[in-house]
Amino acid sequence: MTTPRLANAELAVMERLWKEGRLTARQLRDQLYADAARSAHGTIQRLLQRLEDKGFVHRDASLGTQLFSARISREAYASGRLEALADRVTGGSLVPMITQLMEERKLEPEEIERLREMLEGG
Amino acid sequence: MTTPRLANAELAVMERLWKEGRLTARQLRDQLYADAARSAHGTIQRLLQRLEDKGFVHRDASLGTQLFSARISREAYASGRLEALADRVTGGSLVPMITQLMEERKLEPEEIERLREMLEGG
DNA sequence: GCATAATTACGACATCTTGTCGTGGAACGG
DNA sequence: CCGTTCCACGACAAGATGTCGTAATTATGC
Repeated sequence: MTTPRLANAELAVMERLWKEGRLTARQLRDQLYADAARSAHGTIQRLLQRLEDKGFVHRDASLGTQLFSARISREAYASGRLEALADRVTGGSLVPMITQLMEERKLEPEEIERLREMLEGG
Repeated sequence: MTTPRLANAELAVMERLWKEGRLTARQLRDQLYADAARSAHGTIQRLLQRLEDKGFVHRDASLGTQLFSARISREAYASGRLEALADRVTGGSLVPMITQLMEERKLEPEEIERLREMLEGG
């Protein structure tokens, strides 16, 4: 249920899938390991397998070459991790975190405005 | 500058320090490893040292036995991690995460209300 | 003061995760 | 068929984490 954390290389793969939609392992390799030796291929394959195990990636094997796509949106991942953070540290509430950011003036006025609008609308 | 992540055992120590204020290594051992063998002592010492290295804990050695206290509040830690999450995943913005939580109805009405009040006040 | 007990520093490990690679075999194109 | 591409999966190094043991330092009771 809880959204697992994505490691760096895993996140890099997800970034590609979020931007491009569906890609083959070969395309991912070309984008993420453009200069590397050809054995970076196994790396991509490994990463994709682990991402599939964690439920982040969908594998379409109906064609000859498999097509990979994100099973979870960037926003769903981000909010899932935010939930996990809140559960772990602040008893599930966002209020203490946002309060702190306000006090430290870490929030842009525009960001505050957008948050306010959203909370009004919802 | 970025707030490092706290591992489980480290967080458990910080929880104690946040609740109790200042504690000796012995007190931490008694609370966290009540039943364990006495060698859990080195574990606490190790954890405290790593926490000090990361800047989470202050060590007061002016007395005979050292007193440990949190150098960072729970809220500062939580918001630091939230910032790190936003930077890593949503380009630094909270909006996509909160939007998603709203859409999934993961926010209690009371939580929404408190957030709204805070954003108005700030 | 001294012996005993507590406390501290720190090296050593086992385990897990992450990122990488290689191999062996399956699928495909001609 | 035969070469090329692709896939599954075992292996491994490096780093983080949690634990423990030991040796040295410090307090404490007499």
